[in-house]
Parts: sequence; structure tokens; C-alpha cells
Amino acid sequence: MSREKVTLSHVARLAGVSIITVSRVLNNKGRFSEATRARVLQAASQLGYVANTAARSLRGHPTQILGMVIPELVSPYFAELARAAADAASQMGYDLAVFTTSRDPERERERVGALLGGLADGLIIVVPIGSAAFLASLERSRAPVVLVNHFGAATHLPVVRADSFEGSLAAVRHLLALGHRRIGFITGAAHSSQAAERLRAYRECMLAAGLWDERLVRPGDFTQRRGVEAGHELLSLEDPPTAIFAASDLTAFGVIAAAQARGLQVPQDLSVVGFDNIPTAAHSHPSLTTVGHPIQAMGQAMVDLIIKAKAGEQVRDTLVEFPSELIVRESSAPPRTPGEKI
Amino acid sequence: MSREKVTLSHVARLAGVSIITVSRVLNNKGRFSEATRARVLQAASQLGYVANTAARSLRGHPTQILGMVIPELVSPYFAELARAAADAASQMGYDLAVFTTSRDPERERERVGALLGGLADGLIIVVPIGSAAFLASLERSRAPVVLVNHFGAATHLPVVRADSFEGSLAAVRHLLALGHRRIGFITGAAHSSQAAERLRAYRECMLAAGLWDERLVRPGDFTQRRGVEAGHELLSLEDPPTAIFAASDLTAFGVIAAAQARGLQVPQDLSVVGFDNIPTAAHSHPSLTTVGHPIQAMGQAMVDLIIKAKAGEQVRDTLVEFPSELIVRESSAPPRTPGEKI
DNA sequence: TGAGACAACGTTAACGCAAACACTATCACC
DNA sequence: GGTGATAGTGTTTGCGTTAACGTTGTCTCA
Repeated sequence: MSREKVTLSHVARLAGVSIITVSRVLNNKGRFSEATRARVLQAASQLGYVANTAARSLRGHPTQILGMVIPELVSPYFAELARAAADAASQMGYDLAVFTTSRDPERERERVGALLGGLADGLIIVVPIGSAAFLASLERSRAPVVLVNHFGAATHLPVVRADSFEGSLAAVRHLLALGHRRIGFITGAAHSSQAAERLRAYRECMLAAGLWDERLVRPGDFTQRRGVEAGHELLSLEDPPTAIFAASDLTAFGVIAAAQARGLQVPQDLSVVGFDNIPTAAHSHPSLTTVGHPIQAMGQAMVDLIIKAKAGEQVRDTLVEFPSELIVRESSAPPRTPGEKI
Repeated sequence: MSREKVTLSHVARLAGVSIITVSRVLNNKGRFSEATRARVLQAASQLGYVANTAARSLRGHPTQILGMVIPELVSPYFAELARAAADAASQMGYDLAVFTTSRDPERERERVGALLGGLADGLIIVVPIGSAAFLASLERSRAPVVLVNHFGAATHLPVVRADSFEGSLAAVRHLLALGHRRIGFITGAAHSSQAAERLRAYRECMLAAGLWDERLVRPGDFTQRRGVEAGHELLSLEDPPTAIFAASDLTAFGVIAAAQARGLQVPQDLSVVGFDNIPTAAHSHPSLTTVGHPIQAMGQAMVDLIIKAKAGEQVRDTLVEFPSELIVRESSAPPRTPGEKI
């Protein structure tokens, strides 16, 4: 019923015991009589006492909060990743605080420091922010940190990542097996290592098949808007592709929209394959052939690693890698043979 | 270069000054000579000093972190809301920590308390978690809190919300004006007050037009999956609707997928209108007619209110309400007249 | 009956930081 | 040459919590 903050000493006074006794009862740690326990709980509840997290943390008590830094919230892939981590954390009795990457690396560094300086018990970092120096300083801090989808600078920090290469290879081979020869590709965002892997797989596969053509590759940024644009660009070629592999599902949907806007049918006139297996991919028409990561398992792995690190287990140089998997749905089919044009 | 945590006193020792001098230099507060400043900064950087947020917070220093509690990350609407809040917060020099709602109300209450007990300077709560009692206890705590899209129990806490009624009314009237008479509706999640408003507008409008038919209303949950199902349900009626208004864009896309799977064309055979104006709505084919909220402005309003409250300004009973707006795109058109069936 | 065991609770200190206050030079000025 | 202003710096204290240790009281058993 008080209006300002209630501390242990208020509860203690009301219950007629010492501060430390209240602390023990509320933390269920140490010895106390049943009668005391009842009185303390009654007093605490009457005053609406809530422990001050900052003080606890200062004293070395864990906050039960894990921090997660992701590039953005709006992208379905990152949203799913965050959800998976949140689920796993919740199951282990933690809360997950999600932050989006700051544009300013200096500020980013400060924030990571602040998080580890009492706010969070551990940190899940989804993109390699900043330099090798930054990673090195994280290492030195000995804080429980796990990097996700990190392919960059060498580090001893534990890493959870999903392969993009094999899945992309499977996607392109799937299109080749269907009989496609002109297969377009729309890349992901320039700085993304995952995007680089997807492009690498496409390039390698097309080169091996003797089908590489630079004009079939268009830059993208994982967005649907760019998918529409790049789709039109590819379909405007004098010798347009019969299939397009996009580095994200959103981009793939953009391609489908572009194709439909031009009066083309998917998959009859154009096969489209995405990447990410976002929820929408299964519930669109046509449903989307795509490559997926085991996101639930990745979330679990991140949280497990953090908790292990907190418990003092050795996690240096741990690398947990998950496979990507091709999921064939309706948006990919054999190309029309020359004879059966509309 | 140290491996354990570096405190002010370490920096002080290395710089050959007292703790408070280091504090002053790093916070750029109070007086100190240029020489001292340089030595302190050098020492701090050499040791990799980062201020301990918990200790600062305990001392009354703000953390520059705002907390936000949303029901889920994966829904595009909430993701956009979080993004808007994060942008606004960043602009004001704050970081935004996003939490998803816990299933357990007791745990939720604890967490909110913990956040306000030293972790965050303020809290943006997107759904009315729990009871009037919970809101009352939040009020008593005098912490900077703002409720978003709260339509429930009476409270003196500041509220930012967007209208859903007028926009929904406009959507249904738009379909009526196009000539539709059988207009289906797919609701949002059962517990959502926004969903209730959208249904209320639909119902009121259809009743007023003398077109109300209970069978045209199907329960939904804002998801695309459910949109596919409910779409098939509606289109399987003996007298199917010529237009469907869905309480979310994802659901609307589900309806479109269902229609297309049945060989129907949108909008020629079926008009579809969504709600939320998610980014995808503009870049799909057909692009989606929908109702939108001014999400950027809402995010700004949330953060402004929190900051005002922190500064001691009176925000009791403040209600900032934003209008919803119909955005007409390609997915809505006049119904086929009886004569022009396929 | 008194020594010892142990349960129940309290006192004190410390976590890292910054505000309040206190102190010492240095300098200007009458 | 003393007064006071001011710049630069240090000491102390307390934020709310919990760990370590200390104290008190009760009970058991030889």
C-alpha cells in the first residue's frame, strides 16, 4: 500500500524480524521457523515488496535474464530465432531481453558492456558486431556469451550456427534435377555471412554445371520489396530464367508477386525457391519450396551453452553447427518444354 | 587486459587518482584538469573499464534502458510496434529491451517488478496483462509506465492506443460501396480487445445494412494458417461471400491462398481486405487492401510519455489515440455481376 | 546438571558507484 | 597580507541486497 519503493527493511519492520531473515525467507535459503516464514510472507505481500534487481545483481546474485542482440525485429527469420531463444530460456527459468543492433559500433560496445555489467547473466549475439578486437574483449571479459551464425573473425567464444551452404546446394541441384538450366539468384544483404554462403553454393553449383551466367545474379537485401524489383529485372532479360532461387523467403515472395504481375504462373512458368522456411511459406499459394534451419534446436543450443558457461563448464571453441534442409513444396516444378508454351 | 571485472578503483589506482575523480571524468561531471582527464581516460581504456550498470542503478543513476513487454515477436504487427518503439527510444538516447509476455501471470508480475527495480527506467506494456489489481499496483509503484492498445479495465496510467473501429467501419463500407452484399469476416484472437473492436465495427455495419448473417463470421487468431482454414470454410458455404474482411493481414493472405487454391481469382472472384498494413501487404500480388495504424507515431508517443513521466510531468489519465486508416490496393474490386461469371 | 549440538535469528561488511561534503592549493583584490 | 573566490581533488556515506560470521536459545544425553 506504500507509494514509494518498498525495501527489505520495511518488510522486516512490519514482520518484526531482521532484514536478513526476510531475505532468507524470500529466497528460501537458510533456516527459519514456519511462524516467521508466514509472518514475513504476509508482510511482504501486504507491502507489495519486490526485490530490487540492481542491488541483487550488485551482490552477485543472478538476474535470471539473458540478453539477446539481433540486427532487427521485423525480419521473420530473426523474429523466429528470438522466439526460439525465448522459449528455451523460459524453459530453463530465464527471461530473454531482446535488443536490436545499434548502428553505432561504439554505442553497441558500451551496451554490451552494460548488459554484462549487472543486467543480464549472459548474452546471445546474433551478428558479429564489430571487429576481432571486440570479440577479443568479450573473450577476456569471461562473461557467458554465445555467438550465433558467426562465420567471421576467428574467436574462442562458443558459436551456434546453421549451415547455409549445403542447403543452398540442395536447392540449386533440385532445380537442375527438375530440368532447369537458366536459374536466377537474388542475394541477401551485402554484409551477411549467411548470404555469402548461399551465393557461394549457387555459384559453385552453376559453375560445375557449366551454367554460370553473371547476369542471372541480382543483388538483394532479404526484403520482399527488393524481391519484386529483382524479380522484374531477371524476368526482363532477353533470355529470362525459368527458375529463381532467392536468398530469403520474403524475397522469394517478392519474386512470385513480380511474376504474377507479369501474368506468369508459379510454378508452371517460373519455379521459385526461397530460404528460411518462415511460417508463411507453408500457408501461401503456391506454397513455397525453401531451405530451412532447425530454429528451435538452435535456440535450445544457445541457451544451453550460456547456462553451461555460467556454471563454469568449459565452452571455449565450442562450435554447434546445424544442417540446413531443403523443403520441397509447390513453387518448384519442371520448366515448360519448348513445345508447351502458352 | 585484466580478466576479471574492472572497477573504478582499479582505474583510479592505475591513474594515480581517487575513485571519485575517475567517476567524474568518465561521467564528464564536475571539475577536473585536462591532465587528469587524459590520464584517467588512458587508464580506463587500457583496463577496458565498463561501468557496472547494477551499481549505477542502485545509486539512482538511470540505466537508459526502456523495457517493452509484447505478447509475441513473430507477429508482424507486434514486431513493427517494437521496431517503432526501438527507433523512437534510440533517438532519445535510450535502448529498448523487448520481452515477450510470460504465460504465467504471477511470473509476469514478478518480472515487471524486477524490470522496474533497477533494470529499466520505464516500461511499455503492450497488452493489459492481468487484472485491474495488477494495473493498480503498477499505478501505486509510481514507475514510468505506459500501456499500449489498452481497452480494458479503467486505470489512471497513460495509454497509447490506435483505433480499430473507425478503420474497420471504413473497410466494410468500402466493400459495400463496391457492391458487395455477402461479406465474410474472420475474427482476431479471442482475448484481443483490438480484435473485438474490429468485429464490433463489422457487425454494426452489416446490421445497419440489413446484411448480417452469423454464418459469415468465422473465428480466427490473426495467423495465416487459420486464414487458410477459415477462408475455405467461408468459400464452402452454399451461398459464399464475394468479399472477406480479415482481422489481420496474415489472415487475409491465408484467405487469398485458400481462394487461389480453389481456382478463384482475387479480386475478380473474391475481394479480400486485411488489417495492420504489414510491409508485405504492399509487395504482394495482388497487393492487399488493408487498414493501418500510424505505428511510427505510436512508437514515438510511447517513448515520449515514458520520458515525460520520468521527468516528473503529470501523465495520469493521459490517453493518446491514433486513427486507423483504410488503404485501398488491388485485392478489393466490385463483385462479378451475375452475367459475367467465368 | 551441564556440555554440546543445532536451530533460529541478528550484526556486520561488502558489492560498485556517485552525491554530499570537505579539504587544499592558487589566485585576485582591496 | 589577509580575505574570499574558485578550481581541483579526496573522504565518507549510503543505495538494497546477501554472505560470512556471531549470538542466543532450546533440546539431548551422559
